[in-house]
Amino acid sequence: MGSFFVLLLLNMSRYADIVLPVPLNQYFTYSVPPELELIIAPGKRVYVPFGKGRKLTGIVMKLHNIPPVGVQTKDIISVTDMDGTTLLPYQLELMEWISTYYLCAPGDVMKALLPGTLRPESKNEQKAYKPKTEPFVKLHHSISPESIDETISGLKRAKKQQEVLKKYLEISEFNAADGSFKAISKRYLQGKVESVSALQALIQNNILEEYDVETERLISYTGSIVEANTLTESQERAFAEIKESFKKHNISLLYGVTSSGKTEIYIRLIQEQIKMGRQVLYLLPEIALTTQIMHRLQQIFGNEMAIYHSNCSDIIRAEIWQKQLGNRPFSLILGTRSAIMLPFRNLGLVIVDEEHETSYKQEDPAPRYNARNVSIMMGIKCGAKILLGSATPSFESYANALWEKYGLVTLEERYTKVGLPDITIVDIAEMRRKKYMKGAFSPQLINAVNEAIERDEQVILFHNRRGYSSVVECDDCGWVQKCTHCDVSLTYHKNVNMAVCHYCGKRYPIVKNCPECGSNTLNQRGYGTERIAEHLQELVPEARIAIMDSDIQRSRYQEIIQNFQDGKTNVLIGTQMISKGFDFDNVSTVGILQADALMNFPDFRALEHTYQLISQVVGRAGRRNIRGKVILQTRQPDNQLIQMLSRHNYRAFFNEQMNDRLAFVYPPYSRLTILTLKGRSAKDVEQIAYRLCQLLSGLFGEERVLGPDAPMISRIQNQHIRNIVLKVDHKTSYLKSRQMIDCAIQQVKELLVQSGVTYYFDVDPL
DNA sequence: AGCACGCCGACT
DNA sequence: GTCGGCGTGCTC
Repeated sequence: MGSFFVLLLLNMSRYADIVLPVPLNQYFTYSVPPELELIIAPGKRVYVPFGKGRKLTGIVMKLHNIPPVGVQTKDIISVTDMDGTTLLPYQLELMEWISTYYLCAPGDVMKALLPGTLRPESKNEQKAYKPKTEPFVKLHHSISPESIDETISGLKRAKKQQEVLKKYLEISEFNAADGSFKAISKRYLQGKVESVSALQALIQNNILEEYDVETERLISYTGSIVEANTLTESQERAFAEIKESFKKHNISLLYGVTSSGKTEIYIRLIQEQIKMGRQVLYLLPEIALTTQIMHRLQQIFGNEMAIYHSNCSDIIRAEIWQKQLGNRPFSLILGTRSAIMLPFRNLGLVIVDEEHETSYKQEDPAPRYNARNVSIMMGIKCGAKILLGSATPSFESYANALWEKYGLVTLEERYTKVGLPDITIVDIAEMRRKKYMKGAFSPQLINAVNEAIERDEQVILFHNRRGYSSVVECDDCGWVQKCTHCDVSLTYHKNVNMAVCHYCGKRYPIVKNCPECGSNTLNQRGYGTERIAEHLQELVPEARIAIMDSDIQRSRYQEIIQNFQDGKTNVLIGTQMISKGFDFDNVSTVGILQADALMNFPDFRALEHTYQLISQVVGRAGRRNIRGKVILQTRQPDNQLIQMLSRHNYRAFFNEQMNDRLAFVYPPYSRLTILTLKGRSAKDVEQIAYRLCQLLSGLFGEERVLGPDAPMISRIQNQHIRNIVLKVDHKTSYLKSRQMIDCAIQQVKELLVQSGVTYYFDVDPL
């Protein structure tokens, strides 16, 4: 007995390492009071005192018996999760991995991980997540089942009430012998009876009583369920190849041209997983514009599926979270990047569709993670397979596939067998010289638009600049209006009659005269979507034009898409946005007004992104049974990218570009990490940045450290900013590089503290 | 990130 | 006299 007690005491953990929602790079060690020792466990939420008078909810990472050195521990106040944990063991590991790999505070990862309602940060005792309830009705507890006939006859003088009561007994399948009945919601009963007031009276008279039942807030799907399509021969082959490649690899890349029907293959893979009793996570970029895929999956998986995205309310998020932890979790979660944070007890497969998409990377608040990469880590931890899908894979993924780190499955045939669109390259410079250009339009493009409209087909025009025009430039002295904060030339927006900085959003009034030389010959240069729409209306009067870009309110997207779908409009002019996921059967013609604007972007990935973007846009042309026609306008018709694009030769383009990546040690031959320093004093920031560069050069090699550079906006709210870019050899492990970075930081720690300079990292920036 | 403590300007 | 500005320092 006594020895049992000693054993128990020895097994007890007196300390707990807790993650708290603060951006500090550490866990906090608290002591576990004896009364909590039996209920506390890793993954549970706990309520703790923090600092002076603050109380926070955190997550238990680890229990142990080692007192921390140099600090007095405080007691944990309470354990929030009485039974079960909020985070599964693999999620704790994943949280730790994210904070190590992405060089950010575990608390920041925790904030991204938990839906708001599961992590009350405020001082007042947490108002725990409360399930939604709905009123139900049953026979009042004072009435015994056998006396039911008396009760009915007692209502002789209240015919309406008697009727309602009889109706209730009927639909609840009330059994007078054993008192059993089916649960009936008040709302349902109200719909079945003639008199709602009589029902109310029955409740008043203690014949029926109301009681609350927990209901699901999640909107359940009530539409029809359909069978999955049978796969075409080439889809069937790809499907078999994916399964084959999963025997050798945990991760596979499905490289399938646009319209090859990747979704149908995913559907089959998901069905297989569900049959085996396993769960699937299907990630998509920005769900708002990919409702088509959503509806398709809903038709097949119905209520086995949940949709989880950044616009979901906290309540819905918490509800899905709880359901995932319960005993009937969803088989399929369709979600955007934040869905990787959800708990899965039995994950079998992760699908990352359009894996090259940049929206998988979270940029602004920490944690700056890439959901594609995190999902790989997560899949491995859960023993699940990972399938990346794209028509234009990211160089990182394609390289990994060629280097046999991933399996590779190729699907070259279009679902409809129509063949890829026919691309006509138009040299704008030449057309301009010959005076054939009408504004931003070549005669070839105008013809193509006219022909399409005559045949009652639709047109998509892609142009990557919103607004009306690049703002005024002085003809006499060359002065250009620029943003006073960002040194970026402004864009004129005709609809608001303002000059707008597309970098920071600041608006400026329009100037009449050049402030440099006083000349009034100010010229509007360049074209934005507004001006292109205006001009096209003049050139093709019968066109019914709609614009789709980020100036359009989010709430109007659906309407614009619907009008185009219905043929109320027949020309859609848009930016990046229109390249994403939606399919219109009647679009035969696509125009790209200026490929050069994208290609000249000052970024080493500019050409990769241009290729991806243009081939996505090209893929919008000719989907069902019309072979698409694409007019590609450029100043550099001989550029390799343009040539390979027109031949649909991604592989050749990739090979060509990889030479440059190798020569300049850019990804996939290295991993980039940007270190940003911020501080009040420009001199201190500069000095520390310079010192850090020296230290990092010593550790990583001089050729692998760039900077320090001042970014476009080098000062925000009186904070001076400097960036250092690290090109870490792709063969160096992330743990090793983290060690070296920590080592460099350690050596300037004192300087940082003294001068109040802060820093953060962006690992694998896009 | 919060929140407290702390030291200087215009207000009942 | 004080209410309140936000600089800076700390959080197991």
